Amino acid sequence: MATESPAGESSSRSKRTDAQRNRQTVLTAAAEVFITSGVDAPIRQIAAQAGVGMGTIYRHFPTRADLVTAVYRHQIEECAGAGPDLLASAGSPFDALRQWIDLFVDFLVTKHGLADALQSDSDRFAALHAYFLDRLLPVCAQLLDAAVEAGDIRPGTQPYELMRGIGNLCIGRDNDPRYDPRRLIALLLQGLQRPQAS
Amino acid sequence: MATESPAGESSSRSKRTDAQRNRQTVLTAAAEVFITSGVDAPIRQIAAQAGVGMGTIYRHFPTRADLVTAVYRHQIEECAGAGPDLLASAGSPFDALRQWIDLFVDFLVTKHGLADALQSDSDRFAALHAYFLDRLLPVCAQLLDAAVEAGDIRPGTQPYELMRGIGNLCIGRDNDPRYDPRRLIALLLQGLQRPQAS
DNA sequence: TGACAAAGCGGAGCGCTGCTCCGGATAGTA
DNA sequence: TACTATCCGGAGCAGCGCTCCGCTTTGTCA
Repeated sequence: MATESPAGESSSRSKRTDAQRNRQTVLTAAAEVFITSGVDAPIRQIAAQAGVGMGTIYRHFPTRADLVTAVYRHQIEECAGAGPDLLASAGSPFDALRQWIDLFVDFLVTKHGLADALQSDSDRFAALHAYFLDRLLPVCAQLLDAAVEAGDIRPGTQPYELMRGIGNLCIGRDNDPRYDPRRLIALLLQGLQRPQAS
Repeated sequence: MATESPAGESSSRSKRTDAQRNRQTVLTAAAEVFITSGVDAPIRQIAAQAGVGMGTIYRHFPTRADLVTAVYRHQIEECAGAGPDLLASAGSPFDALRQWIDLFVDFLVTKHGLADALQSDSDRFAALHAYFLDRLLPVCAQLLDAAVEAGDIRPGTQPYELMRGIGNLCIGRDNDPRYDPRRLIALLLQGLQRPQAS
């Protein structure tokens, strides 16, 4: 099911040069279309934007999740990499966790429809879901463990549940002044903290 | 845009008897199909189950939201009605809020795909969203106000944000042992409570 | 009872999707 | 230059939402 590399980036090596070029063209076009039409944009539209046929897109990215993953790969990796850094630089493990979640939320909120896709009822995005989990779950777990270790938060919270909850809270139309997922997530973190006057 | 009654139930009066019968047939069929295939089930499938044409469904329920609303109307009303009752019977306003949210979550979780639909990116379900807000937002606001009044929770939380957050947390595949929205909602409520040793 | 609007019904049909598949073009090599 | 493995394009199929109009049924009135 999976190529040798999670997002199939290495598949761009040892291919014909026109194929490599097309792959990049599709990635660029997809990134542009995702901004305006969301990650659910019709494949035909992405193909038109790239000036290639649909077959070309499906050949390079068999599932939609593969395409989305490839487009956002760098940012997901950045987010994963930021975890340990924050743990070292922040004032406390809890602060690191909070800041890392901020990064994660910023990433999700600025990608139109990405959070929706992650929890989509259909399994069209199963591979995307899997990639997020592979890369980010260990980071979240590490931050969570450190915060528990430091006594900042109560133990028992599962990283998967927390991440999925945060992702879920980011679902929905953007720019609704009545709804800011950050406020609810702050509340959630508050609930995670130990009662301060134990 | 709207009929005289929010979900158009009164439209079953003063119509031809065969039309009334068909309306009921469609409602019953839709309820059955929703259980197995979710609220996103193809209209053709509901029509087949009811043994009517698609035109009949669209005539009685112009949008999908109208159909979903009509199917779940009684349960939504029950949930709305439970608010004041709980406020009178529960030990504290905060307990009432908690129990009411439990009811709301139970309702959402047992309807396959309903929570997804409520926050759907497309506006196919706009009327459903509106109906939920019309009926449940005032109830939630009342419970929230009472809890603030009693000093159980900190002020400042907007009912809309809370309800939508809870709805969002209920999104996703059911029966995943790794994810129980109730645990996160409990955490959220914990964060809502005043620091007990003020 | 019989006739006749009015109301209701069914599903063919259109437009839009995702995805496949194969004839034709192209790149790299001998 | 000739040749083949590789890649490309988009026609085509299936599934969906939704509309539209010829046909059927109902209720009424003479």
